[in-house]
Amino acid sequence: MSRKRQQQHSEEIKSRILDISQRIISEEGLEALSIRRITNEMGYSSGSIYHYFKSKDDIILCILQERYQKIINAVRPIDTGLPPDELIRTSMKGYIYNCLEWSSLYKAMMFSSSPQVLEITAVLEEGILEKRPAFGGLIKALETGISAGIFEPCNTELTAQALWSAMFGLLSRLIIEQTISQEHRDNLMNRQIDILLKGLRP
Amino acid sequence: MSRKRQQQHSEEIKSRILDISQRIISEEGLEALSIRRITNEMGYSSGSIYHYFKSKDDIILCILQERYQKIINAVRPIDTGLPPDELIRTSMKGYIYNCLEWSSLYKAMMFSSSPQVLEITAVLEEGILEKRPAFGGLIKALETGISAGIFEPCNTELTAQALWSAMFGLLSRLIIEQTISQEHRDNLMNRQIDILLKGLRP
Amino acid sequence: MSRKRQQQHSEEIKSRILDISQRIISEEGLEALSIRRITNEMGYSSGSIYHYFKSKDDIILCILQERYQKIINAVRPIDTGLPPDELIRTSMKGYIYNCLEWSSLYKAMMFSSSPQVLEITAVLEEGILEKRPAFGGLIKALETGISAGIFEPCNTELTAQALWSAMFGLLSRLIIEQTISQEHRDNLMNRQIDILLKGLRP
Amino acid sequence: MSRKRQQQHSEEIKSRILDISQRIISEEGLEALSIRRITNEMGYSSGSIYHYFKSKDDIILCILQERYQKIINAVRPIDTGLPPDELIRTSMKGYIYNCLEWSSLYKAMMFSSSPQVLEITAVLEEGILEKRPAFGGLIKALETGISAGIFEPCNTELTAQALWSAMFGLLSRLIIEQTISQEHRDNLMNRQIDILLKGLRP
DNA sequence: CATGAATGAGTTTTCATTCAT
DNA sequence: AATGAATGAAAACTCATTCAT
Repeated sequence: MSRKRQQQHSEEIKSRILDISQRIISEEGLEALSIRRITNEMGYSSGSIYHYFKSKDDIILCILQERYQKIINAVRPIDTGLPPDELIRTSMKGYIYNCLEWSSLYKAMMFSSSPQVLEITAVLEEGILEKRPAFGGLIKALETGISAGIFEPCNTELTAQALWSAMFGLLSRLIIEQTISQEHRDNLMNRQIDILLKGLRP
Repeated sequence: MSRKRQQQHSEEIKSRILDISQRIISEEGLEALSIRRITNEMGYSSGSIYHYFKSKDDIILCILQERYQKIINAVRPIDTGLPPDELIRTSMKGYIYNCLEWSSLYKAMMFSSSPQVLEITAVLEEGILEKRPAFGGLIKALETGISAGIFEPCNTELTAQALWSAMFGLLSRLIIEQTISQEHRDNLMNRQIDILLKGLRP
Repeated sequence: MSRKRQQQHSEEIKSRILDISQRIISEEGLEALSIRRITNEMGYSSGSIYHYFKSKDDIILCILQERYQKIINAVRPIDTGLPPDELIRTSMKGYIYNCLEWSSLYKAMMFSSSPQVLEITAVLEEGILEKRPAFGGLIKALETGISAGIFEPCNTELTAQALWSAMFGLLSRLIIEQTISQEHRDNLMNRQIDILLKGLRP
Repeated sequence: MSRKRQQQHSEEIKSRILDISQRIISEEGLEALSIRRITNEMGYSSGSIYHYFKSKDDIILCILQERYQKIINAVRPIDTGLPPDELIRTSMKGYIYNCLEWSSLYKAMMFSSSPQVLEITAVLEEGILEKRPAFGGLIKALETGISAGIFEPCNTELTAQALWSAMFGLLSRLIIEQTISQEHRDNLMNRQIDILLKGLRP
């Protein structure tokens, strides 16, 4: 009983640390994150954090892994019976909208060149499809489209990377520039996706 | 007279400070920039920098403003006689290659959400064509292509933003992921541009 | 009954703490010893150690007292039938070899000026022969040698201290300098003992 | 003028830092030395020290080099026309007396296994005579003695190391045990040197 | 008896900035 | 105009010890 409770308590505090850290990153960026900030906001002494995480990097990694997964996963349920081009359009828009809601965290994550982070985020390597299940959907949609004669046959991995990068570029600018109106956002997304999808046709 | 000379001297030193700072950023990233580093490399003492710039941020801002223009301008001479699609392909590849050589500086600049930096770097706003002469080339190429029947008629500003964002996405990932081979780089660029250009056709 | 058992149990744990601590000191030096290390290796929590020892210093003291005896005792069996000069040579070399194997612990012990440690390690005081049974062997060998006419008559305690200090000096340097080759070690030992023994002759 | 003065001022402060550090080491040992302690005692802020030394290790190294040289050099002027055995006796006693006056610093220095310190203090390596000019005197005395027929021919380097180590052992114990009376000290020194010198005879 | 959370003072180092000279 | 000494706050991390449970 008491053990369970303690462990539960411990998990709660870990969670609180991650929450606070994530909030700081989201609001002020990765550079603003410091042990002192975290513990101050918790009302703890600075050393205490090392009961729960063995280093600052450990905390960051945890956030980037755990929280990033949440962001990414939130995007998934797109699929179903849509034709492949509609599926790509819908999932791209879904991805962008979703990530815009976590923009600072997404930025901290996707703009990092740290090896540990790249372990999770890199997409341009060759043979990446095995490592990024999230890419699977895109590649499958391409293959389906090719089989159905909607898309021209091509190197699907390379094509998926080119498409994803294009979308990533737009999303990044939307995050960085901040002040783009809802309407213009939609126009940009639709226009870009139009071009991309048309570019895939036979 | 002597005043003029003094001012000139002062400008020269400011310029040297910016040169050195830019080199440090380019070679080792923004985090590696410190007042001590700069003044050491100049053979000056640390305090002296404050005669020329009122803060470190001031220096960074200056670099990002002034030097960025140099990078961007370096890309321009995309010559003319080419057909519009080839012109777009060539200038996009030229832009990417050029910026990859200044990747740290480009990254510092383009990933910044500081209003002062955005003043220079923002591209998604509506009506941006007036503010960004660099965009002029892209829009002109689009218009030429449309007139020539190579491209489908469209909102050229919106289209230019969509195209540029796509390219920016690929460039960003290449900068962030760092380890992509020359060959794969080229494949990715070509594939993306293929898709984009094909997507513009009537 | 149960009390006895508890006490016994307590003694066992104390012993385990000392074992582990000694191993850490031996392998990585006194500075590497920390409460966390000890308790981690025991599978206990950090606080629990304070049931058995009242402070870290207490643990160190205990080790230095108890374990040092083991090291010293391990050297004793220098057998007897040998002529006194050979006996001195053999036991000195034995002592050095033995202590080199426990160098960190030996160093921690013998280089300490703490009164509690000196209680055990001091050798230069006058009248030390009564307190240090280990010295008895050396003094006895001297006396035997003097009776046999091999050594010149002398103040045996003073002589034993002079001899032991010489050996201690060589041993200390071997421990401190660490990188001396096996061969050179032996040469140094033999040369020093040669000089010392020759210096005792009539 | 002002420049000279400033430089002088700087040297004075460096000197003050070294003085204070050396005092702390002497009084409480090397482990007690911390940047905070030094700067607190100077009435400075902790960062200030980095104007004068680039790291804590730098400070320690400076003390150990500069101050150690002072200790060692203070011992030199022994020589002159004495016969080699008397010369050895006198210089050994001189060395011991001198070092006893700087006992804590000597201890910190000679008991350290840090590579940087050993660079200065190691004596047992083969071929050490070239690196330690201080050893030159001892070896020269041995050679003179051998030529004069006072000492038996031998490997002079090895012999010098054996002799020095013996003396070092006695000196170390005198430093560590602290409470040995002046009279007993002299007896120990004389007895050890008697044995050593007699041990060198043909 | 044992836990493990929490503390608080400690460690070295970095750095932008100020200011008297 | 230039120096360079000095600051003070910040950084991450360590560790012996205490104490409620």
